[in-house]
Amino acid sequence: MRETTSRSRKVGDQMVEQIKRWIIAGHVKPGDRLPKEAELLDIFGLSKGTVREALKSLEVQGLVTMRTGPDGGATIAAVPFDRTFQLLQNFFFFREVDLAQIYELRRLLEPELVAGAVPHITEETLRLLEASIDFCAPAAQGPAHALDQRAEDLHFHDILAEANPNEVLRFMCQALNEMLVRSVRLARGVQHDAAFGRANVVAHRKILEALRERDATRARALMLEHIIEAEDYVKRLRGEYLRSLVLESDGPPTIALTPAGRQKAKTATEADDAPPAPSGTRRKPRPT
Amino acid sequence: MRETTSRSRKVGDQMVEQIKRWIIAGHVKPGDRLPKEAELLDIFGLSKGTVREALKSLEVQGLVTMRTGPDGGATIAAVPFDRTFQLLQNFFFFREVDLAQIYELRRLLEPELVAGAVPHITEETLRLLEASIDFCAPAAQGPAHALDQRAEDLHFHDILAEANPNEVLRFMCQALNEMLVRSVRLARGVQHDAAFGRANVVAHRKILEALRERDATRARALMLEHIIEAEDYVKRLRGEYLRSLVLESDGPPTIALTPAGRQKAKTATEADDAPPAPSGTRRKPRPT
DNA sequence: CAATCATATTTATTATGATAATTATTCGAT
DNA sequence: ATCGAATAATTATCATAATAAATATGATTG
Repeated sequence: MRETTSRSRKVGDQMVEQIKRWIIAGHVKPGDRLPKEAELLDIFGLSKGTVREALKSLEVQGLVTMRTGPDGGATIAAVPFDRTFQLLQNFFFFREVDLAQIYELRRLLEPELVAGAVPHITEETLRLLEASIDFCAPAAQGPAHALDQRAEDLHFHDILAEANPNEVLRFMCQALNEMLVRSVRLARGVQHDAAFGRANVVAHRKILEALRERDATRARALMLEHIIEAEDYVKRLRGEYLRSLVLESDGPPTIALTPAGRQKAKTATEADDAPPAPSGTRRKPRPT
Repeated sequence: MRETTSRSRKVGDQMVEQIKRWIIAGHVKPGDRLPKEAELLDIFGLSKGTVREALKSLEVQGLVTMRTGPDGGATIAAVPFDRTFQLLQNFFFFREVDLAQIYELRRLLEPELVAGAVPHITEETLRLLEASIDFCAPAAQGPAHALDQRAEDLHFHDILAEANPNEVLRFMCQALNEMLVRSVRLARGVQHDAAFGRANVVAHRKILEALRERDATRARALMLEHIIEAEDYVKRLRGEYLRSLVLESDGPPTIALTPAGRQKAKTATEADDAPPAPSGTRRKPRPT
């Protein structure tokens, strides 16, 4: 009886697949808009809740963005990097990832990244790289500034990644950089070595020079040296895991839950833990 | 007035974040169960539809799995590889990725992957690798069998990845392999070179031998050679892009949509295209 | 007593309609 | 012409009920 569409048993998921097929077939491209909610109800013959769930799925996957208001609705989007990174971070959250592993990857990828970027370096790229170095060059004025400089150090590599035409390599390097940026943010209060910053500036300057001369081989060698040096610094500073899910808001938890009251969440200053019902225990049945 | 929780405007997303915080804080771990739907309504003070959307979001992200029936509900899950790969594939769909780019990455990563795996190779691993080679060794009996052998060639590398303790490297290599497997599947009908399969078997045998002797350096060198050789073969065979969103079902489209009828979708044998309302056009309003 | 089928119960999913919130557009006043 | 308020279009949320799925339980039968 239920065999008409045995594929994915949930109708909403089938709708998601169908829309994906539209995208694959080229019927809709980024920037195009899906029919509005009411029309989707008719087209798919599903209820509002189901359609809404399907749209939510597409939104979470980064394939559409939703807007309210007139002319609102679902717009097809090229999946943005941030969204993909978030989902990747979800994956790594449950696995043991440490800085050594990330640097092992960077050691393999970054040299090739810069070498492959050389033919595509523009004057604009060189300007951006120089600006990045300039930001990191002066001695840090306070710990917050030092952290900003560390983040900018990593941004230097992002700029390089942009210049490399290999989309996969680019994504991987940027993802690694983003992981490191977040580990820097999480490391507030950790003592940062001023010598580390200076070493980065020196290394980046050398790399920039090689880029100006369009010397891919030298750029690759310098980058390898740079990563190995940075790896050494970072390993000495701190070796802890970096484990976090990506939240939209980085700030402290804001919602204190009132487990039974059916009243709006309110701001909390001290604790966020509204631990869920311990699995296995039974709560008292609520009255009908 | 709406400033109590100005973070992410949508309350459903706030609920998702809150549950992520539970996970981060260690209040819930994979295998634990979330309170059932009715309880979540009370806990968060939200309506059913909103809670349902939030759970859908978590499900799409791979953080929970949903089950029906008594004792059903949402179970926290370690995000599985397949889910993450799907989302990664969404990202690359909108970007120009070709086989050359993937092989450039493999050339960098696979040698290190096998070298790093050497200390962790068990007898069981060796057995699995040998079985994989044995499957690919005999001459292919028909084109379907040849494709299966190509997929198994890649599985050889997956087995190696399993033995490497670097989770990030592992993920990247497996993702690359999975992309190639899919490109093989998409390439039905393409002429496959029997010599390619034989060369793979030879290379895999050599690598296996180095692994038995726990010779990381030789394994690395052999792998590099192997990837370069494979890259050559593949480049000559076909250079097309591999572009596809990952669908739950790989089969042909099954749902023909009845745009206005508000009747259940039914199986279609010929065509899937129910192109969405061209953006901008107006459909006739449906009767209330 | 064991196995099997029917039935009840719990939960998930779908369905429908109403209300609130959000935003582009339009119109009016300065 | 510019700014701002009213308006209209559309999604977001809420509420409730009906339907379907899954499992445990108990009756029935060999």
